[in-house]
Amino acid sequence: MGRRSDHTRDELREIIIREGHRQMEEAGFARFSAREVAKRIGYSIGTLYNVFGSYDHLILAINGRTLDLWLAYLERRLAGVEDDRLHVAVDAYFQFALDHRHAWTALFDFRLPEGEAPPEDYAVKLTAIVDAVEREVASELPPEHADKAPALTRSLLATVHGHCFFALNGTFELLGVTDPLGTALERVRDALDRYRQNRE
Amino acid sequence: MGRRSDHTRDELREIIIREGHRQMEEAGFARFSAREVAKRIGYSIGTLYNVFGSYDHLILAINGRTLDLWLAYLERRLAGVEDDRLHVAVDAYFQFALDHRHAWTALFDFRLPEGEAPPEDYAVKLTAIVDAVEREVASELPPEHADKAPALTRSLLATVHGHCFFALNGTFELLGVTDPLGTALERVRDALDRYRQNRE
DNA sequence: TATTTTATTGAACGGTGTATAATTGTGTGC
DNA sequence: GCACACAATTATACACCGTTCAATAAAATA
Repeated sequence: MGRRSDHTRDELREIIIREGHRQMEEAGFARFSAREVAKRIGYSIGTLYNVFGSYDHLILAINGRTLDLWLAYLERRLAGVEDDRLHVAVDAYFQFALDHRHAWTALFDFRLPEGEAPPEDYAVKLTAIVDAVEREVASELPPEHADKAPALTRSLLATVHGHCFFALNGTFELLGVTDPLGTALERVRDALDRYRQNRE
Repeated sequence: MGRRSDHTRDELREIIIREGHRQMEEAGFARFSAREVAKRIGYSIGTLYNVFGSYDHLILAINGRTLDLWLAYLERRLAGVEDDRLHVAVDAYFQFALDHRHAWTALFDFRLPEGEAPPEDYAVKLTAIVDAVEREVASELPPEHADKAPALTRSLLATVHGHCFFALNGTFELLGVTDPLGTALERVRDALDRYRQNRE
C-alpha cells in the first residue's frame, strides 16, 4: 500500500505517542513493545521506524509526553493556591508518580547510549518542571539568599525524588517506612531552615 | 551429556554469579544477556535455568552480589575512621556507585513482577547496609533523640540516593549541578541540625 | 553388571528491535 | 487522460532474547 492521506505526518506522530503512552502506563517499561503499539493503531512496525527512526527515539517521545503531563499537573495543583505552595508542589510530585506509576518510572528506567545527550526538546520539558519548582523555592527563601534558589531547587528535587523512588519501588516498604511523603517534607523543611535561620 | 562432577551445584552457582556480575558491570542491565553468560562459562543456557529457575532469579542473585560488595566496601572505608564517619559513609555511597556504575544502576533498574516480594536473603543483604549506616547516624544524634535514628537513616539514604542517581543518569549535568556529593552532604547536615538544635 | 538417578544439553517456540526491498496510492507534468 | 515520479506503507528477513522440555549421557546405586 502507498500513501494513505488519512493522516499527516504530525497527526500520525501524535497517534503513535498517545497509544505508546497508554501502553507504557499499562505495561511498564520492561514490557513495553513498539510492535504492540503498531498493532493497536493498525499500522505496521515499519511505519513506527519511519516516523521515529529508532526504539530509543520513540521512548524519548513517550517520556516527553509524560513530562508534559507532569508539568501540567503541577501547574493545575498550584493554580490559585496561596499558602504552602512548596508543600503542594512536593505533594504533586508524589501524587503524579503514584497516579502514573509506570510512565513515571519509565522516565528513569530508560537511559540513552553512553555519551549521547537527550534531544533539546526533552531537555526543555525537564527544565520547565524544574523552573516551576524553583519559583516556589525562591519565594520561600529570604531575599538575601535568593541566589541560592537554583542550586537548592535541584537538590530538593533529588531529595524528594529519592523518597518517591524508594516509596514506589518497594524499598521503603521493605525497610518499614510508613510515610514517605511526610518524611520528604521534613527534609525539605530542614533544608529551608538552613537559610531561614541565617546559619553558615 | 550427563552429570559432570567438575563442580558441585554451589560451585556452579558461584561461577554463574561471578560471570553474571562481570557481564552486568560491562554491559549494564539493558544489554545483559543470560545466554551470553552461559556461553562465556561454557555451559548451555538450559543449565542456567536449572540452577536459577528464571531470568529474574538470576538477576536477583547478581544484584545480591552487588549488595555484598557494597557493604564490604562501606565497612572497608569506615574501618579505623574516627571523625566524620557519616561523611565517609555518604562519600562511600557515591564512590561505590561511580566505581560500579552498571551493577549499581541494575539494583534499581530491575523490578520484580507486581506484588512479588524479594527473597529473604536479598532483604537481609539490604538491611545489613541500612544497619551499618544507621549506626553512624545514631552516633551523630544527641542521646535524647536516639529513637529517631532508624527513620532518619532511611530518609537520609533516600536523600543521598536521589542525589547519586541524578548524578549518574545525567540529570544533574543537564541541570548544571556541579557538585552532587557536596550538595548531598549539605542536606544530611541540615537534617541532623534539626535534632542537634532541639527544634520541634 | 544392570538399573536408577541426576546433571546437562540443544532444539523449538514465540517474542523482541532493526533493516530494507518491494509495493501501492497519490500528485504532477505532459 | 495518461504516464511517470514520489512518498508512504508494508512484509519479510535477520539476529537476538527468555523459556520450556524431551532426549541424553555420565555417575551412583543395587
